[in-house]
Amino acid sequence: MAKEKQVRLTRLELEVMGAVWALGSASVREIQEQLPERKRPAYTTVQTIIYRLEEKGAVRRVKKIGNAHIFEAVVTRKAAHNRLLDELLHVFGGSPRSLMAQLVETGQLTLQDIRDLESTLGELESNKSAATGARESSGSEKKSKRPGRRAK
Amino acid sequence: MAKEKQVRLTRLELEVMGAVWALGSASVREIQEQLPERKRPAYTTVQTIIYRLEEKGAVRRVKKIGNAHIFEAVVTRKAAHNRLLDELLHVFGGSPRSLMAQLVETGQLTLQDIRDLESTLGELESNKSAATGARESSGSEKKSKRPGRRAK
DNA sequence: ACAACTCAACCACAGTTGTAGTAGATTCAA
DNA sequence: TTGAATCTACTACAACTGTGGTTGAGTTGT
Repeated sequence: MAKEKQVRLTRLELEVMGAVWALGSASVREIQEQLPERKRPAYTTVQTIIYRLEEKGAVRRVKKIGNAHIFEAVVTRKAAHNRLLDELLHVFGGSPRSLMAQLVETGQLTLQDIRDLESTLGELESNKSAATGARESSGSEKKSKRPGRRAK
Repeated sequence: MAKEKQVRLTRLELEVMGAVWALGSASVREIQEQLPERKRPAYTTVQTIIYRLEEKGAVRRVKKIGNAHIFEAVVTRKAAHNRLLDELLHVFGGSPRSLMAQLVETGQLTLQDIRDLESTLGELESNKSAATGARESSGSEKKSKRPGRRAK
């Protein structure tokens, strides 16, 4: 899986992709309105970004409603995030630990967070070894996030 | 303390700053040679970057040896890293946990890493409370940690 | 004292990013 | 059918980035 072409997204492009990911598929107008008003660019600005994203292969036109094109993401949020994370890791000397350490130092990650993460991870580990035959298909993207915690 | 002016560094600038941080203080030539040869820009390219970094206030000239200026970092590595981390966090919806989760999912952070971190953090925590007057809350102390300044 | 070097200062330039205006095609409400 | 709304497809453009050349001043070995 994943033959994704590693596009590099700029800040604004990421902002727009965020809207696209949130909406699933939408017109330029909808995307623009999805952006936080505080930093909402002009309609044509969003349009330009969408075009560039299309050229980069990050989104594509899926259909047309009225005279408006409807776009949807090609690059998944996860893939994009991963790309960013890798780049950041490179800056951090490739060590995820120093990155974590910094999060902790600045109080953005608490001991509690880490403990939660650890137990969740523990479960995953055991699930993996125990249930390597119970696959629930469909969602190619949203890995089973265990009910109770996440929402959309 | 800390009147640091939050400079935004580009990829190349970060690369150069990396060399400066590693060297402590150095001439353009030394900085250039510190860069990994695989992606080592021309001398003048590094010089240009250093000049730009100087304008941004990220480095400064501290003295002159021969006819060469010696530069040193004004912005600390930690400050720069922090800035990047904050930006990444914003993209991740402000949640350090989803960031961690992604690190784990991609196998870049192992259960072992987390355990190590946890114990290290545990020590720090107890040290801190021991020093401030011993206030250990067994469960989840979700103290509102606004970006206020902490001593260290 | 000089030639050979090394640097500092500038300058140049194309590609990227953020931001948006314009003109003409479509669609919609009366 | 028409004028108002919307959209698309272009075009524009300045600031930022990456990259490196040129020139002339300063330094050095011999």
